Amino acid sequence: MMLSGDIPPNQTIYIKNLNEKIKKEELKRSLYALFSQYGRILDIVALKTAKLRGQAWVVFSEVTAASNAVRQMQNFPFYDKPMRIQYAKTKSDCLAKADGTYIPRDKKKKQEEKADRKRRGEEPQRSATANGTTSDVNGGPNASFGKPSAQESAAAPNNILFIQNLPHETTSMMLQVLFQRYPGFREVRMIEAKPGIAFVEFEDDVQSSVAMQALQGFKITPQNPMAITYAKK
DNA sequence: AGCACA
Repeated sequence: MMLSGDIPPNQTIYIKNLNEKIKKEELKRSLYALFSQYGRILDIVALKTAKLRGQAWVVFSEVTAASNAVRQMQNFPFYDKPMRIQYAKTKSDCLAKADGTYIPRDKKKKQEEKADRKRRGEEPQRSATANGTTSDVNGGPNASFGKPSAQESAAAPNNILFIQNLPHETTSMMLQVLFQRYPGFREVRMIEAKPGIAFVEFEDDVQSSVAMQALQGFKITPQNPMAITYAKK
């Protein structure tokens, strides 16, 4: 059964019904945070033009990651709007570039690359671009553990988690998006005067522990593995 | 609703 609107599986997912008020950079960061749990993200494309606002493309390194994302994040409430997710209709440029199959489209006519005449053995030159992958590296589903810095793991379990090493631009919405999938999630609290940290509350300390294990070391950006400990009582 | 690659 092909519920995804009859579009065949693709490494790239197409998301629509996104909140158009969110600035492009924040949107990309949040999408990255949200979707990197399904696998390695190679690129995210979002434009704010009249035609393209409210939509985004997330390029995964594996089709299976895209499939899981399409299924599991379907209708996920994101900035107060349910995401509508499909497979992308075409192959992303960043993948074609990695392939060596990338053919630059001419700026004039946007849509005349249907003509794939087999004119002799005219292969695209797989030269410089073949290695031009910009694969940002996140850890994937169970990312590398960046162990908490100074004070260690020996804090008593608590239903409240203490998150450190967040990028300063992190918003509580971004964290909510990450943590709310874990049972018992209550709320995220951030302190304006203290960027880079947050508190995330669960109903009990078993549930908070599950979330901590799952998201320990999670990278919102490649430079920012989350350091999660129990909050002090 | 809207499928791009600034």
